[in-house]
This record gives sequence, C-alpha cells and structure tokens, in this order.
Amino acid sequence: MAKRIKLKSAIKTYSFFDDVFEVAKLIPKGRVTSYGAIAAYLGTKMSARMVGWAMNVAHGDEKIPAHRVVNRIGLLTGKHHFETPNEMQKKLEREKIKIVKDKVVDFERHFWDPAREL
DNA sequence: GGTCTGACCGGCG
DNA sequence: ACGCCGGCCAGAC
Repeated sequence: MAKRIKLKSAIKTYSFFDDVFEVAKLIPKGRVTSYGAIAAYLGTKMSARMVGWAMNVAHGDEKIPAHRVVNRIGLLTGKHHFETPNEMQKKLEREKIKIVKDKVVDFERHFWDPAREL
C-alpha cells in the first residue's frame, strides 16, 4: 500500500504524503505528536486532515509509527484503523506512554513538536 | 470528471 | 461549553 504511494510520488514533483512519512519516521520512541503539528511543520497547518489520511495509507509499514500520532488533545482517534482497536494503545503503552479512555496521559509532557525539535 | 468523504483544526455563533 | 462550518488535498466511485 505504502509502496504504491511511493511509486506515485516518484512521478509527481512533490508529495505531501512523502513529507508526512518522513516526519512520522523521525518521531522518537516514547513520544507522540499531533496531525496538526506535522502539518504545521510542513508549512500547511490547514492540511491536518491529509496527515491522518497519509497515516491511513501508511499504516502497515513498520517504519512509520502511526500510533505515535494522535489528535491535538492527545486522543487516539485513529485506533479504529489498526488491526484491532487496542493495537494503538498497546504499542504506546509498550513505550511507557499511559492511555486512559483513549487519551494520552500527560500529553504535553510526551508531546514532540517537529517544528521545535527538528 | 464532478462529487463525496475523511485518523484534523481553528474559529465563530 | 458545545456544535457547526469551511479549508486543506488525495483517493474512491
């Protein structure tokens, strides 16, 4: 799936998806970020929706930690798109991130802002 | 080939 | 506080 997109982006001169993947791959273990933060870092903070769409296409690719991307308040909105709804939470908990009611505990503390860290 | 739809976000009533 | 709307852009139909 992700390969198909990569192929397409090779044809196009610019791919928003590719940039999203690049940033997503750089998210450190044990940290999380938001769709909006990634979009903002890429210059188009209004395209947060596309970041989610990109994750949808990318999930399945081990190199892309889609589980570390949540919405702006730390809610695991994308959990239903994993193989099982608790897959996302399990992966995060494995990285010492606690989840309560589909929400990242202490979201600000774990938040990784690409614009600030890169 | 127009139209609909998102794993979003900020703003406004 | 809460709900609605518009904008973003790629993919499915």
